[in-house]
Amino acid sequence: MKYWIMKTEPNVFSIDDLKNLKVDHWEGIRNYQARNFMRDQMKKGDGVLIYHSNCKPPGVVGVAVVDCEAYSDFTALDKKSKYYYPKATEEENPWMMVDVRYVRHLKKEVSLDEMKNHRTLEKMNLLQRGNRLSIMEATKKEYEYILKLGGL
DNA sequence: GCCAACGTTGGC
DNA sequence: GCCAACGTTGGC
Repeated sequence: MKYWIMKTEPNVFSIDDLKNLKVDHWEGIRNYQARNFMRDQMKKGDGVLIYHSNCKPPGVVGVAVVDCEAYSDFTALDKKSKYYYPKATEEENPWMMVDVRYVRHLKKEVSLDEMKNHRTLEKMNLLQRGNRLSIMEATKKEYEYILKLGGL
């Protein structure tokens, strides 16, 4: 079992939206590294930290689990979607997504600033310079530590 | 809104 | 297959 951090912009899709839907497909990933994580490594039941980016303050806001393994991201084929990818066809669509199931909000958000203040987290992928991947792996230790900081 | 740090594209 | 130009991300 692995642990992940998945970023989302709350004004586009927030943890509250996920809570309302209970389960949703994580569409629109258009980066090969992030896709490879989903395609090759994500398994049903993996732990997911939901991270809000591009907001004040950015940080981890809740917990989810991977609900199924990766399958074709149909939004790449949808001309009306903002994630439309002209090169994709039914037969050859490079993009994939997983389903993510809401678990719970943290009692208290763990902001990016706060994470930077804990030595336990200093090696976290999320905190490395220049890392803009929207999906990143976290260790069990980091995952549990963030839950603790978040009051769970 | 700025801009550093990437990732992608496309001409050659 | 190189690499310049361009686009995107996301903290600040």
